[in-house]
Amino acid sequence: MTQIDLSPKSCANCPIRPRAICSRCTADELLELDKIKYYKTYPAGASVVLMGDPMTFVASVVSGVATLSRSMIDGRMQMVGLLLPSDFIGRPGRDTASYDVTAVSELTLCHFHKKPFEKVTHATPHVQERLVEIALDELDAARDWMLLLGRKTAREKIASFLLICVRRLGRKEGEILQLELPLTRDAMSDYLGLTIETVSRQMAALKRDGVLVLEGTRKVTIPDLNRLLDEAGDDSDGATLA
Amino acid sequence: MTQIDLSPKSCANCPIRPRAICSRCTADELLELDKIKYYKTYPAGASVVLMGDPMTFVASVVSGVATLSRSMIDGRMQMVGLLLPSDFIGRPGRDTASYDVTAVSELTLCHFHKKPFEKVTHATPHVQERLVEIALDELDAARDWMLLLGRKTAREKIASFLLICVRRLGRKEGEILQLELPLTRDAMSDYLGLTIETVSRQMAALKRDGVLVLEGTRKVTIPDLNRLLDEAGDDSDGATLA
DNA sequence: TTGAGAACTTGATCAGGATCAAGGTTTGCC
DNA sequence: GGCAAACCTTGATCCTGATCAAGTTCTCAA
Repeated sequence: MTQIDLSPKSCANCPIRPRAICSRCTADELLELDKIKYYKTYPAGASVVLMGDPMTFVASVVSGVATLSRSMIDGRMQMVGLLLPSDFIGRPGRDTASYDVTAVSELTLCHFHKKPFEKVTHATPHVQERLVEIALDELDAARDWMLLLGRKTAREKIASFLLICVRRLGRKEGEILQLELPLTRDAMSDYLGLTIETVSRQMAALKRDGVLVLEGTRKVTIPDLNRLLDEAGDDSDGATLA
Repeated sequence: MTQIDLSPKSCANCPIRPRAICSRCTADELLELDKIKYYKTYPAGASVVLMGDPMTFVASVVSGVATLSRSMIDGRMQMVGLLLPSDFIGRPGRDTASYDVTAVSELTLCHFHKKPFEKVTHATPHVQERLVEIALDELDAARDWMLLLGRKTAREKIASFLLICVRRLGRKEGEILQLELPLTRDAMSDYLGLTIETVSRQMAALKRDGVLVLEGTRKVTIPDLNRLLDEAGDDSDGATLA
């Protein structure tokens, strides 16, 4: 809830992902966006919005992890998206949420009131273009996930998830990759369309087979990325690691 | 491949879905789009584009049915979208296809060369806005499908699919709903993340239980929409039937 | 009208993952 | 340091949907 650094530079975390667009924003535009933004922090487990709620803001993740999920009346649920720092939350042009957004760890968002935000973006075609691009990126990710949910085995699902985490969160320590899983086993099962028991068993199996090394329950080391790529079944070119 | 009706009105099937935008397009804009469009017909089973192909056009479906799909090297595949008349194909701002597009029945598309199309849309903010909207609609649909693929039973999947077909293709004949299924059992299985045998068995079960009446293999009658809604598990407000 | 191929159905069996049920570890708070 | 709650693992069993294997029904062209 603290207001920090209102200079144009701070737009590094504006809802339009940093590099791609801020390079094309004029100083005036950045200032305009800065005027209408505010930061807000949610504790782990907090609900950011519920499906059907009016959406009065758009936002980008500054730090922490959030999830998007849909659920059925009987309680079954499916995570439909994972939000990591720099990711965008919101639906320009829409006014109700169509999924639940939940903070998984402590979460800080950079909010923008929707109305003024839309007034700004309205006037700037390159921001509109960027919004199309963001939506198409998410669409691609969603469709990849459909392949995973519909056709992959439990082991492949776990491997694919690890691959995503490696791409976004992995650090190279010498020759090997390390990362901290952003989700509990329970949240992983919601994301992968599995049960927590299956997640646990498959993690154990991958460990047994030397695909990964576990330290505690969240710290993972990947000794051989190609091995993991194989296990994931397909998943395009994971070779392009950040 | 036949050129038809170049008057502004013919934009009824321009890649921007009819009602929502054409009402806001000026006659000049429509004419501009008309100049760069051409029609093309594909036989049933034909491939429109393959994943990875350069995408030199955008298009909208004039008649017929097409599918979007992704597949794994070992042949497993998952349909990630169903394209019916008025649906949009293409990725403004992207230049390679990220799924296969296949004609399921004889298919006629209204194509626009991408470069000139982008030149036109570039200059018109309301078209850009409409593109964001289209992308968000597809994203919502994709995420609904993720819930289906990850958490629904075979029977619920079939019921959900029928519901979608009813919404887009159903005709009310007196008090009951009729429709012609746009897909073979085989394509349905690809869409629902099932096998063809399971699709066949669950269709038989729904028929046995009086949820639907089959005439031949593609003609379906739904005697009670609420019954179908229940079977689909959740699926928001299917009450809003066209 | 007939025949071939595609599309669909039905049955028997199998297996991957769900479910049920303990028990073990971490984490954080007093 | 001790305790409770959350988180995770492991085992036994079950069940849904996959797989394998015939058949049957459409469709359409000769």
